[in-house]
Amino acid sequence: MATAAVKSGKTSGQTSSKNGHWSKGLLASMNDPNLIVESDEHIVIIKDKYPKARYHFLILPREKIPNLKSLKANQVDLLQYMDERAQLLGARHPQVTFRYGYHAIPSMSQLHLHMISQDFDSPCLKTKRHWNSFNTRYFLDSEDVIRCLKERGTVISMTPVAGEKLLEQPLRCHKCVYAPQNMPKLKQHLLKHIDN
DNA sequence: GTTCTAGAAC
DNA sequence: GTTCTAGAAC
Repeated sequence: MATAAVKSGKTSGQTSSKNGHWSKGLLASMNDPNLIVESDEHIVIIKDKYPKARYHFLILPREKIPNLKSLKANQVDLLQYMDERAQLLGARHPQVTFRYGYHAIPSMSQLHLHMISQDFDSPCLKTKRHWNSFNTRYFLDSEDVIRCLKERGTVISMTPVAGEKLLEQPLRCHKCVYAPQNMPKLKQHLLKHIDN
């Protein structure tokens, strides 16, 4: 029944029925030719399916690594390689400013390094949680994660409570003191920081 | 992670 | 009345 299917979110385009639970979606995207930007034996770089800025890519290791917490000291080299590949891709867009980093508590399985342009100009950027996930300490810079793993042999994890606190923080422009009341106001304001 | 939408906020 | 956010999704 079409109506029931729509309500329960299990229509054709959804990944849930064919590809398993949504939280495994990245593993499917790693094999989607439409999303793959480049790849080699160690990593795959894909376009984020719902980009939160004009440029938003994910660098994923081929090796199955669920999250930051599962990282071991001997995987520093892999993390460094992911960072290096990301920065090489970034260098192809010399006019664009990127940040490279990890979400402290990602929703989707398989470790993924975000590289996202700092315009944050995208229709997929909709919620406070979206914004705060890239613009509070919830976003862990790649270099800091690498340093932590190198120095301590493990990545210091954020508690879910601490994560939620950051995601619910009041909105605040990443380039100036503007503290908008809601997302539409922030999105309109962000355009002023873009010189195109 | 997104979609949908009820009801809060304006 | 319209805009906007936040919680359920079996």
